[in-house]
Formats: sequence, structure tokens, C-alpha cells
Amino acid sequence: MELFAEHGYDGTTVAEIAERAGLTERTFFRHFADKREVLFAGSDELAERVAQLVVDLPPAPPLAAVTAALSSAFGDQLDGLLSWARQRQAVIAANRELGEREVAKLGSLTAAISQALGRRGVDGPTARLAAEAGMVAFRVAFDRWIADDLPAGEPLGERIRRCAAELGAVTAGPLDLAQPDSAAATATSTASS
Amino acid sequence: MELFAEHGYDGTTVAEIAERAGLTERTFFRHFADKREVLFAGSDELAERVAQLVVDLPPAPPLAAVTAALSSAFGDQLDGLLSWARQRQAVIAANRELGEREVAKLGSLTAAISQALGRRGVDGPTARLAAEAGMVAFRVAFDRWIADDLPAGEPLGERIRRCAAELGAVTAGPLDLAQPDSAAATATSTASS
DNA sequence: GTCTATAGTCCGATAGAC
DNA sequence: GTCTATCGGACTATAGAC
Repeated sequence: MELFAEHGYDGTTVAEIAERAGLTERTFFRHFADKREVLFAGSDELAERVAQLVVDLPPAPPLAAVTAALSSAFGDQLDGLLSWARQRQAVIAANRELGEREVAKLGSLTAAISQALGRRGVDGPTARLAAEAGMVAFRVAFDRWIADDLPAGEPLGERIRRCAAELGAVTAGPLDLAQPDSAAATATSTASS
Repeated sequence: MELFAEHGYDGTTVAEIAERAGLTERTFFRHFADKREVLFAGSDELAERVAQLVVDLPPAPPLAAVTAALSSAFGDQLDGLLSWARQRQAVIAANRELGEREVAKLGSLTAAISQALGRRGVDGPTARLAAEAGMVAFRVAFDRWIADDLPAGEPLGERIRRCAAELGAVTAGPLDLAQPDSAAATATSTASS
């Protein structure tokens, strides 16, 4: 993080990171599969922990279990680390490959949660949708938490629950248009080359 | 796609792709920012098209507009290209970097949809959540469409609407646990090292 | 089109811990 | 003896600079 803050991610070579840590470049690659991974150390273990929380929770609707597990795993750990989280997010946002790695990690977490719901007896399709819905709430809540200018705003756990509630409101409405895509659909109904 | 099917993505060099196309390696990088992009050509234009559809639709609830636009843009174009889509997804699924690029592209599409909803007068937070919700429905529907063994199953557009409806059901329930994370939260309530 | 740097892999060698 | 962590060199492909 020191080197990234100084020269940026792209401007920092693996050799420099290794040297700062008192190691060689080759050793770095024994610990991290690629350069990006150094910013996501421990994410697999965290996903496992969230999954375990989902499994262990008392009976509840699927989405409630997901948001409770996410709040419990991230809310308590991250509140107090706001400035560190901001710094890390700034580095990630400034680099395309890092952003891609991050969404991929979030995807793995989604899959782990879906599987954990399955172990609670939730059927496959519902588990997938509840996991995706919970992760939408988490990502939106996290982004708001990072973006807030307030030094000590609403804690992350509260935000997650509120975002999940807002998501429920958005998905509650009817899905059919008054005149089902009359203009839009006919314009593309024939196969284009 | 021919070369990827023969030797796999990693086993195919940019030089080979360029040669097959009658070009040089450097010219390839003039058309595509990196090797991965060759599998996502036209995705930016497609995102723009979806956004335009969202803007142009008649008045409707935000999520209904999103699913209608996605169905209209992808449903008609992709049905009939199922085997091609399966081949492409197989290549992407077999390579980590390609999977990461794909989720990143889907993230860009989500942002474009959210912005388009803003131009319909939807407020920011609701736009984001409706875009995310619609994309969850799209991704789940797409995965089911690809995975189905049936040669001619339910068309993609129908699946999207059904997944959105299922998502509404999942997010409808109460969000609080009976005993708000009594066991799970207390175990991690103190700051861990 | 040429040149170059960096990421990442494969080979093997060494040394300490148990 | 086995496991694991370190290191070194040679090598290729991606990708950027010019």
C-alpha cells in the first residue's frame, strides 16, 4: 500500500514490492498467484467465514440470513477501518485489472453464499437469487459507506439492511409494461446480420 | 474462436490470431486494447443500445423498464445463436482472466442502465438498485438458458421476466431474524486482531 | 515496424523445521 | 527423510513506448 500510494499500482513493479518486504521477486509469486492477488489476501477465508455464518444462523427467510451474515462478517470488522478501506478502494478503482479482480472475488463470495443457503435446505434457484440479492445490497451499501463524506456515518451493517429493504421495494412493482414493448421490440424482432 | 477451440485460449498467441486474420501482431493491438477484448468486441455499443432502449420506453416502473430493455436487446438477438453462445461461454469459463473481464463488462452495462434510468427521471439510489436487480435477473436467466439441455427451450426474454418475478418473491419477505443474530454477532462483536 | 519492460512460468538448488 | 520457504537463471508472451 505504501508503494502503491507513492507510485501507483502500475508504477510499482513486483520486484519493488518484494524488495520492500525483504524477499525476491520469485518468492512473491510463490505467495501470490499474480500481482493483483496481493490486494485480495485473505478473501477466500473471508468468503468461507461468511458461508459458515449463513449455515449456522437460526431459521430465517433466505435473504434475511444472507444480510445478517454479511453484516456480521463485514460490519463489525470494517467499521473503524474506513480510511484504510477508502485508500484501498481508490487504488482498485484506478486500475482496470484490479477492478476486474474485485468483481470476480465478489462473484466467488456470491457463489459461496448460494451454496451455503443450499446447506440450509433452500432450493437451488431461490438460493442463487437470494445470494445475488444480498450481494447487491452489500455492494450498494459498501459504495455508499465509502462515498459518504461524514467521518462517522451510519455503520455498514445498518446500511446493508436498509439497502436490502430498498431493493425489496424496487422489485415489488409490476413487471409488465402497459403496452408490452410495442415500439422497441418490433424494431429488432427480425434477426439482424 | 477457431483457434481457441483448437488450442484453448491460453494456448493461442496473439501472433497466431493476427496471422490467421492476415495481419501482424502490432495491428491486433491497434484494434483491441488487450488479448481479452477480442471476445468482447461490440459490447460497448450493445450497452449503449440497451441504455437507449431504457430511455425510449413508455412510462413504467424502473425494474419493468430494465427487464423490457434487456429482453428486447438480448432476447431477440441471441435466440437462434444458442450453440454459438455456449461455445463462447465455454471459452470464457475456462479462463480466469476472461471470466473477470466478462463480469466487468456486465458491471459497465449495469452502470449504463442505471444512468439511463436517471434520464427517465428515476432518482439515483432507486436507479442503481433497479439496474442491479434487472441485471441479476438477466444473468440468472442467461445462465439457465445456456445450461438447459433442451435444444429449443424457453426463449431468453421470457426467462428474464420470470427471473425478475422470482427475485421479487425472494426480496419480499421480512429482513430481521427472530432473535437478531444473537449467537453469530456476539462471537465477532469485539474487534478481532 | 522496432525496441523494450514487466508479468508470469519452468527448471533446479539450497536451507531450516519437524 | 520429508516438508516447506527461499533463491537464481533462463524463458515466453503481453503490452507499451517510440
